[in-house]
Amino acid sequence: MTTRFPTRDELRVWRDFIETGEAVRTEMAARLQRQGLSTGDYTVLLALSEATGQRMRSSELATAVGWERSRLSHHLGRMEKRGLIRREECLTDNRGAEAVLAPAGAEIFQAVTRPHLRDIREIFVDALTPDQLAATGEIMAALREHLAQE
Amino acid sequence: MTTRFPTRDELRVWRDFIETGEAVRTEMAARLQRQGLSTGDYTVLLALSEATGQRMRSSELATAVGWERSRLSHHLGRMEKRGLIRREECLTDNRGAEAVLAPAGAEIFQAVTRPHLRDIREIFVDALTPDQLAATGEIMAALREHLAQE
DNA sequence: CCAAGCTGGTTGACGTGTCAATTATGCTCG
DNA sequence: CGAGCATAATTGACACGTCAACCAGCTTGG
Repeated sequence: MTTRFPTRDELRVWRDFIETGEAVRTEMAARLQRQGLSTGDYTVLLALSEATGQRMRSSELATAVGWERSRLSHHLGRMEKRGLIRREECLTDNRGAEAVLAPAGAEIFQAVTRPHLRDIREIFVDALTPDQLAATGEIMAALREHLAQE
Repeated sequence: MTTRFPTRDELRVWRDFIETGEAVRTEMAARLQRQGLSTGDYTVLLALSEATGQRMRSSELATAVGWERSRLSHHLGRMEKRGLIRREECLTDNRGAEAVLAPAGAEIFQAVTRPHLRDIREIFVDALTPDQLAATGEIMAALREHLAQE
């Protein structure tokens, strides 16, 4: 049986998908950057803000945000240098490390979160009809599910 | 008038959109990488392959693939070092540079393109119903159009 | 014609992401 | 117990992207 290759139209949609995603992320990153945060910073601060005690084990945090351990480790290193978080040793497991939200981190997260939500609405929600928004949810779910199967 | 913030559902779709896009791109990048190319490499090789004479002015190439000049410059530098392309001076404009597809680049592009198309089908096209695929096209168009307006 | 500004392209610094190797601790089974 | 393996996290090397600065060479208006 011969392999079926994507048609011209299918390819066009694929490229649209990739390029639009990139464009949207880039725009959001630029807006966040104006306030001094990268999207990665925001992701980490959000997770820590919601955590009980504003602290999390490194590996929990990694799975919570869906990052590889080493990626998180590098990122926490940079955030620590800027005073957004600190690291503490874990009492129950001597190998472990905890990331703790630092005051500076909490403050900038507070300052950024409302504009960020507004940006999400402007860039994303306002661009789509309610039907399209719902369809997007289903499409993303389908893609993820398909990806998860092997 | 008070600013309307995204609802919980809207936020969920936003996060799905961002995370799924990232997951899909990452998976595709990993597959291409197994054959020795990054997605950027593939983009550049595709553009050069389709260009008349397998060559393009740097700035044309940049707009063709939608990259900033400096990004392209860095990337061409890396690709040149690997022998995938070469650079030549432009005859009509002494400031200009042309990127030319090198034999090694053409060869690996040939080798990679069929598996790559198959991957697009497997990862993306096969995951969606025809309706969903069409909807995706419309949604991406809406997002891009909205983004373009300031 | 030539100074001022525009354009094409490169470079350096730095933040980011991945991979593979490393270190140190925990755990388990003979 | 202790050897061997699994796990937590970090590190180093390198590819990638962005930004700002830079160097030419073009272009144009006085």
